[in-house]
Amino acid sequence: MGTYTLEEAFLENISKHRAKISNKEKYSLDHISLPTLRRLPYYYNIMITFEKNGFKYVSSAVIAKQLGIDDTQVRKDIASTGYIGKPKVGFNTVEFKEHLEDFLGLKEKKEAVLVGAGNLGQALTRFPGFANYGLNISFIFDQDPNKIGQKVNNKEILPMTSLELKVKKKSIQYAILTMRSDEAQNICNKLVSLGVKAIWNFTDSYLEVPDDVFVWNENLAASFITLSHLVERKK
Amino acid sequence: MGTYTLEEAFLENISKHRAKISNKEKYSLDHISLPTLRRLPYYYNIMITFEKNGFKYVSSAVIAKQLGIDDTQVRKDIASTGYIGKPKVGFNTVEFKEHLEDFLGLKEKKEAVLVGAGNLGQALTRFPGFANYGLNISFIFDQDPNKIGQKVNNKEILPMTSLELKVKKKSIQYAILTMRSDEAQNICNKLVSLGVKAIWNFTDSYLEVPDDVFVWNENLAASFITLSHLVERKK
DNA sequence: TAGATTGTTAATCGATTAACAATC
DNA sequence: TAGATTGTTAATCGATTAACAATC
Repeated sequence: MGTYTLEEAFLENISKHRAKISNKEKYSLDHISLPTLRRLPYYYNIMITFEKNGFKYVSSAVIAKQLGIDDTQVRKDIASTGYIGKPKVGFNTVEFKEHLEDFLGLKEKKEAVLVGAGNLGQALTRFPGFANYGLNISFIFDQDPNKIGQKVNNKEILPMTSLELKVKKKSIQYAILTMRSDEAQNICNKLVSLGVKAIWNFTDSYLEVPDDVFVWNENLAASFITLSHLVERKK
Repeated sequence: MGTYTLEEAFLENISKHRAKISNKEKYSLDHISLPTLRRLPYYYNIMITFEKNGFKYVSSAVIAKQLGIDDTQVRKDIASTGYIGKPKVGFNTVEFKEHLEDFLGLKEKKEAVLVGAGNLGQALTRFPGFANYGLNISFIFDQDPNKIGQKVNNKEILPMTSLELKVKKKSIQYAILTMRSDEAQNICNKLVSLGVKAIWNFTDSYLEVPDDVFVWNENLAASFITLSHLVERKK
């Protein structure tokens, strides 16, 4: 009994409504499944590649072979975005590409703040691919006084004290967390209180957020563990 | 084969595990799944946290609440690693932590090469968390002559021409790809021919590999697209 | 013991794959 | 048209959740 109540008390202090590991529950309102959604960027890349190589149409069988999945899966995925192919011909590369840009919102600008200007944070700030998908890291924050004022990709590293002003002023919805794990929940709370709706979490901390906020966990160490386990056990 | 090489791997994992724990319940490792495997690192973190805070046992209900999943799920996951809890008490934090270290191979050293010493590659090379899980990035390669000889985290950036020698000499099994996407398949082929068995792919290229090679796709742009789509659609 | 918690079978839910009709 | 390919329903597979017996 003692152990149980202590555990519960401890838990209450650090967590109430944890984000789901799979993120599944949050997405259940959408008619598109998470596995499908995660495949869509790959379809997008394939359309670009085939278009570049002069193909006007691509069949579900060809896409399926590229990705090592079933061709029925491909047709269902595409149908779930609302795009319609041409029987006997396939899917129009340019049309479907543009449809995906629209469906995924790739052409809409997304302003984000990044907290934690360490190695990973700086690398993400400089990552060239994000701009293609509308992501703009507008402000970078760090709590280390020695870093304040330094520039990363032409953006000045700001002190945490200016977080509130910047996020509110620009009504920023996206935050990228690359700071130390033990500070993650506090910063997350602050960001949520300022109106942030999406947290891309690179720390290995589990974050408590309200139901209307999304957390996407990008736990690199956990990914490596999964990969290495598979390899080691196969030997 | 790409992502699906991971799933296919389970079939072979099963026989390996079965031999190791054949004296235990049949139920244990026959049903280990990718979703379960991906949750295990989180259980590991929770065990560490609770141990640090003086708890000798944790119940599946507490773990489940932490992660926002069902407590039956937790018990099934734990059973699938072969660890056995104590009815009426819970799971021993230290024991289960050590069991996971063993099961996941966290204490085994894994030597890796990293190809592409750009911002992301350098950040990963300096990432402090990996060492905790046995990952050591032994060599860094880049094809830019201006980068050759520079040091990242005390490791010299080597030319691509020395890839063969280094990988073969140390029988390196792991490769981390952070170079430009359009070179990824070529480098991948080269690495596979040199004996690499695991590819941690940070490019947005979809890689074809033989059945005995694992590819783990860490496509950050695709992850962001997924996240942003969910946020935009929820508005 | 009584009661809390694990371990396990059964039921449900959801994603993938198979089959085939619809289409041009 | 004939044949290729899409769109969609049905079947299968697998993961999650519910229920409850086993345990200490």
